Amino acid sequence: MKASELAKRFAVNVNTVRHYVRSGLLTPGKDASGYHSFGHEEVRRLSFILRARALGFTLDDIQQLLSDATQGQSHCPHARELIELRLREAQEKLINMQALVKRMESAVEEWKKLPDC
Amino acid sequence: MKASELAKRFAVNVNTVRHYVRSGLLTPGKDASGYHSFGHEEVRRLSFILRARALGFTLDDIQQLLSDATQGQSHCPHARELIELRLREAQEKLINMQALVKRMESAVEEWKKLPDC
DNA sequence: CTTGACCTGAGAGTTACTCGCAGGTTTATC
DNA sequence: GATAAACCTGCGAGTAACTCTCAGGTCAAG
Repeated sequence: MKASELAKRFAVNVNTVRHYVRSGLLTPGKDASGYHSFGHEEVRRLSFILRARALGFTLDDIQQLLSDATQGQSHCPHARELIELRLREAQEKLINMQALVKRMESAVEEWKKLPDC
Repeated sequence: MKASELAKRFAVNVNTVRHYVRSGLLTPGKDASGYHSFGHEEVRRLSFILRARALGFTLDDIQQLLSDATQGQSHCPHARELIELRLREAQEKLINMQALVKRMESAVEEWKKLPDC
């Protein structure tokens, strides 16, 4: 399976796949002509990466979780720590975003009241 | 007024001030020994920059607003367009963040139910 | 006159892609 | 078999808004 096929299968940009290869998150083999060859294992890895990303893990986090897993250790305790950390960060960000949107909405409302500034 | 004094006055990192100088948002003069010299005008500009930033404008936006203003045009119509655009973007981001935080909270809850993975 | 605390511009690092490039490969058409 | 279109590759650079580090210059205190 080539990079573009894998990308299509998961509906991601082919450059994203290549990015993961470059970063070492995916490690496909090569065929005779130098093209990447993604097998069953790589498909599972990409699936994991995308699910982890959707949970708010960074690519660095995901790299760690993957290497924990390939070293035979359970990645659950580590994953718990990480997601609790990322959750706190995301909650904080969310609060800031909410405040920002409120400020922006007020500003837009204020401007609407003025006839022409 | 030197860069560090300006930074302290507005409680921002001195590197942020330098970043704004480098990007052309602030244009301080220089004293005899080559140090930046921020006057009243620059203080007002930084004040504007920080308020605009707190409203969700990008530095590029702010650069445009500032150059509109120095060209004598009212920046209000432009500012209205921009903030309505940024508001829509921020609302979308907020919705995504809310969904992400929910997913993360569910994941943490799920993990808590498991005794040891 | 030396030490330490500043200042400067320039360059690199951060995140997670995304795009563009030059050069090699495969496939379809004539 | 030649050629063109459509792929593929690694690599470098660009994105936003800082933040940090560096070498080299400046200044006040002891």
